[in-house]
Amino acid sequence: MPETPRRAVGISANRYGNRPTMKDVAARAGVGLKTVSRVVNGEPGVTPETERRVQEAIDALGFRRNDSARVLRKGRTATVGLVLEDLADPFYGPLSRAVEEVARAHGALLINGSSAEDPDREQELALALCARRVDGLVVIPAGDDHRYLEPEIRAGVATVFVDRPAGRIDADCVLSDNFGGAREGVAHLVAHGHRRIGFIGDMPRIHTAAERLRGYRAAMEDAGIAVEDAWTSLGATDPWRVRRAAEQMLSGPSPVTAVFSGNNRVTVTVIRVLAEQSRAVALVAFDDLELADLLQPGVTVVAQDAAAIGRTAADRLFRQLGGTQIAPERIELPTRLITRGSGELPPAD
Amino acid sequence: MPETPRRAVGISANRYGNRPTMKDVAARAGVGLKTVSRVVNGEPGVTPETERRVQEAIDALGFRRNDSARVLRKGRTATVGLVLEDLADPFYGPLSRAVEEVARAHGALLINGSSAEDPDREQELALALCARRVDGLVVIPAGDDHRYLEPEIRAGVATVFVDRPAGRIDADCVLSDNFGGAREGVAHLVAHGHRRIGFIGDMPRIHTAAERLRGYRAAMEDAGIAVEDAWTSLGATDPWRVRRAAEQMLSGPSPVTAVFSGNNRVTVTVIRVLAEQSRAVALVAFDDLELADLLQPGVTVVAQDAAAIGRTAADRLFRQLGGTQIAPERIELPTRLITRGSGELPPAD
DNA sequence: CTGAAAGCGCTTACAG
DNA sequence: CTGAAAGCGCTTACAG
Repeated sequence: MPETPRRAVGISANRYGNRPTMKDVAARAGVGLKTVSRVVNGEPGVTPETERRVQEAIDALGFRRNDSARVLRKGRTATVGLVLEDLADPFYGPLSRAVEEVARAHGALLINGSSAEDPDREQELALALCARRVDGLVVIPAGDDHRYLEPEIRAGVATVFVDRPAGRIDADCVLSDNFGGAREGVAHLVAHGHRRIGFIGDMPRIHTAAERLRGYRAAMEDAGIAVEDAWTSLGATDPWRVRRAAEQMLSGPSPVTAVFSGNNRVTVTVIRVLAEQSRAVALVAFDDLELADLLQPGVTVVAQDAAAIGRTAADRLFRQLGGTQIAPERIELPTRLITRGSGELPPAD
Repeated sequence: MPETPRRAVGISANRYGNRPTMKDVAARAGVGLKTVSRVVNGEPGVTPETERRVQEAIDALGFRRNDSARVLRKGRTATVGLVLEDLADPFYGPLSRAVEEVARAHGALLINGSSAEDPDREQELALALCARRVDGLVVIPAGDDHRYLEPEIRAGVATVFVDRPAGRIDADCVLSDNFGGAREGVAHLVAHGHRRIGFIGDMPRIHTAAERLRGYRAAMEDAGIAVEDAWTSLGATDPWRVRRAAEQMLSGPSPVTAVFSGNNRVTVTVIRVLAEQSRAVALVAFDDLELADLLQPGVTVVAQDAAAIGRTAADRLFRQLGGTQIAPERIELPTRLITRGSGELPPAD
């Protein structure tokens, strides 16, 4: 009776689809394991002849070093995690790309995850990344309590929060000047003669939404205008909710003559509603949009630089990983008012 | 003389910033390693009392399982890689998010990388992902030779190509019907009376660009129109190049009366150029744009469903990982013509 | 119900 | 210049 074959000859059986290992390469080249390791990692101290034999075995077997074993010994994974809200949102694409580029410059890869604005999912994702021992974590918070990350940070996971500050822990964060940007945008409308100005924003528990609302209120107060309740609306950014909010403040006995839109998703719907109005309504929008200058009128915006935010956060992350102890810092990046027409329309009445 | 302390008491020194391991938990709980493993993984066969003691030790030490060690034994990383062109491009955000969602449903995380349309960088990235032993790889090709992935695929890395087919290897791919979509779009212009129709596309070595040009030519031939050299322009999608191409075909003795734009980046510039023209020029554009319906006229587009493409590719990837042997397949997803005005303008002359 | 031993594929620290 | 042994933090396959 023939023996049952247990494994392919010369290749140790394993779960990576029968991949050759350094051991297989060593056996084939007739050298020790460490010599293979030296060749694979380009370490000195190998004769050209030995190196040639090892390289030949590597090529013949199609060997590729298993970095996940390497990582286990070395302790650093050269991987950073990015927890954001939704990769499909045009704001996060450039941000993510910027983080990726900085990571790449440091030889690291980027694991992306979307929280879908759900605090539980944010936590689940962030901790899953920590379990994979990412070296660092860039988090765009969905929740407002990040104490769950304390043990991880203490254990050495570099962490930077972006777009919104961390909740209940002291950590680096990189933000846009949401308050200042909104204040400037609303002041711009005031300067063009508006007094009844509406504000449509995201859910109030989101830091950026709250800050922008605060900027709106500050600008109104600066102008000595008492804000009526009907002028502000915060909530989900789905088209239905935003449309309803916009239509309400544009109707009634004393409708608003201008709208400040709190973010890019809100803006898209607001523009649609304004296009349906019989009279011209001024608009200044937080976040820039592609094609914003081609609409009629062009959309005046308070622009954030998503790439700069991502770059700044990633730089900060790798500085933490660089080993120098640095105290947590709050870095605020300026916004930029871009006038294109919609924010310079005079009041219709 | 006091002894030099070598390590913190009770915690084994290691490179993960002194993280507790299962061994530490076992020691503290006074149980064996395997019992800790059972509790951590929710395996049965542990008395409630033992479980409590272990859990207490876990909490006290702030233990979190090192998945990267786990992976080394189990053989699957529950990680998939996505190599795309540029995460900042609005086409890839939704695509990436869709891949992420499918991965998440299978308990896997997603590592993203941008090739920046550079074949060398694509290869470097894809192989780096393989070295980390991703279970599967979704690749949007930048290069046209993917034989470098053959050993990886043979070793069991599930692979699906997206948006463009693999070069020189037989592998799954998920594409839009670029040929059919472009042909339909151009036929639409012909149906509205145009005969001198320009085509501005991406670099000819990119599969989608070539296919869309082929669709353009087919539609023109269907209509019995001989295409003049001056009507087609392929190349980089930077604004300067596209502007120049558009202006050239719109000038001279017999300018085009309609333009077919080959992708979203081209379209952005073409719209700007057309807006500057004194006469109306018809436009049909490949790829939808966020505010396309709000421009005047609205932009008629041949839309791809980026999310559906990503979802289809990821489904296919996990089917490969499911173990059933399936022959490589080429899946082509239909495009959708959305008429909004710009494609229905009659010829200006 | 519980745990000691071996091993995943590498690197580290040594010794020759 | 080269390699055997130990170990990274887990899981697997057993044995009690």
